[in-house]
Amino acid sequence: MLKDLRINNSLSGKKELFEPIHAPFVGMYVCGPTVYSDVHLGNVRTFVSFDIIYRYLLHLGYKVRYVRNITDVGHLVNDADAGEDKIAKKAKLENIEPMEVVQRYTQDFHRVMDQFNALPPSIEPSATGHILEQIELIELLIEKGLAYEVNGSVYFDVKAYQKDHNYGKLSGRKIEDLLSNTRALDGQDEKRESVDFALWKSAVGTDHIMRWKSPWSDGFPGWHLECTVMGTKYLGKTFDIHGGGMDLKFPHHECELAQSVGAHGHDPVKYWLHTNMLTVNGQKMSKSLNNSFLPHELFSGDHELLERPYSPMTVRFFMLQSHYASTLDFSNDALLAAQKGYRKLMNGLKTLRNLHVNEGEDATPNEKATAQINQICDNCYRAMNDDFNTALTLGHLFNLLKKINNLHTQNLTISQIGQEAFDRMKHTYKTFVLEILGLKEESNLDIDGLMDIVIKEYAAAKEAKNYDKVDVLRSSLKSQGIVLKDMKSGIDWAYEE
RNA sequence: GGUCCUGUGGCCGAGUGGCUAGGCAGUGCUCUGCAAAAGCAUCCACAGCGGUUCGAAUCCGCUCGGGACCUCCA
Repeated sequence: MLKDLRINNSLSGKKELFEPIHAPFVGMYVCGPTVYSDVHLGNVRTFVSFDIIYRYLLHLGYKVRYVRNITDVGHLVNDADAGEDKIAKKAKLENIEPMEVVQRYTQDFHRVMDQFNALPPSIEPSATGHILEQIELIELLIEKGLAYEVNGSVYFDVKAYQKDHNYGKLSGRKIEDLLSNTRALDGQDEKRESVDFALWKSAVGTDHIMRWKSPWSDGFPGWHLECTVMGTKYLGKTFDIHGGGMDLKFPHHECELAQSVGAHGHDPVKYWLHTNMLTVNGQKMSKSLNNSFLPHELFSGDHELLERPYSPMTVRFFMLQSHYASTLDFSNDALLAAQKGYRKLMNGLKTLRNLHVNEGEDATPNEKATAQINQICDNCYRAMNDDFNTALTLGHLFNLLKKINNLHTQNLTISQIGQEAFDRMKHTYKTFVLEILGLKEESNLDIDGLMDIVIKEYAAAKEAKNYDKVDVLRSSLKSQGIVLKDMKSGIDWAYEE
């Protein structure tokens, strides 16, 4: 019963029972970042959301293959034929190689994900590593009459696809609206219809550095192609979960879907998941709106909208307090509240470590008390099983924490709830906080500051010739791997060598 | 303009036909040398107007407000 996971499938718009295609294996593909600049907090929210989903699936015992790509080519600045590749543009701007751009921001992305305690994916493929596969897919699509070549570029023929399939079924769009809703963009002459999208872009006659040989021209692949190709390569022609931010639903995921269906004749994905946006004053956080926060700005507090710094785990907790499919509004007050809540939860772990059965406590467990504990533990699973509702899960964990604190203050005793329920409570709390929600204890202790206090005590004891105390301090510190050094210039400390 | 989402207490945010969400803040009390932490109690709510129902924050309609996508975005 506790394993009845239900997830909201964007394709059907309904909450569906999660049944993997080949249990216990689960294939999950998440659209990763385009590495042309720093990831901002909104980007982070999506990856943290999928980190929770990944962690929970693992916790349920599934063998998950989590693929998250790195987009390092093909993502155009806009949809026009003359649209520049984002990576190439940045490289030109900074006068470095495109691959230097890619390397720099990929490394930065990994560092940030690590700071937020997100588990690395099982496979992290890059678009440039799969040019051959992308060319093969384009050839297949041309063969099937779903793509056409113009001047060395190849476009997906949405109208031709529409004859047998339904373009727009994921994003809820009608093809007629898309066809009539044409926007005048420069240099779209090559495409037969504005809804058609690039599979291959010719770089002939341009100074594009990122180019590969193909049957059509020296050029580079279109953005939507990489996900189709890499998803298929590592997870198969049908896999369980495909996720990404809400803003990728159209056109990116719609195009991906069309490419897969066009090439293989059937849907590639059983459950589509979309995470919602992080907002600032009610508006979507995005690079183009200039309202985004970079992780390091948050950690340092160095941003005009920030009153003070916030730690990675505070921010993670803040994100967990909302559901992944809801927008989440960023504010100082909310972050401050999150910091306190987060620390309270962490203090619970500490309290829990020190809870033990008292000697001579052997009263019979109170049925009601035991049932309450079990109820709360069940609730944690129930909440996560309901489309990964982390906000509700946190609520239940705080209820559990209240019980833990009651034990701590002896308003409640372990014997009253019974050893079994106590063990379950302990295990549930730790597992949910650390493993499933992926929170960790952050030590912001300043060891130099602490040692100053100790050294003052030490100096005072020496002054008073209280050598017993001096010896105790020395040996206690030594057991922590720290040695004190009495020098003419004063007392110093060092790690034991 | 089209499509869709959304409006919950001082703040943030779950819930979704009947049962205390939770966190932060506030108030009172217990504990305490003073604090802090913790506990106990308490205050503050479902945008507005209609409708369905024994019962609606939850379903339906309208009005008003906010947002997303339709162009690059997680």
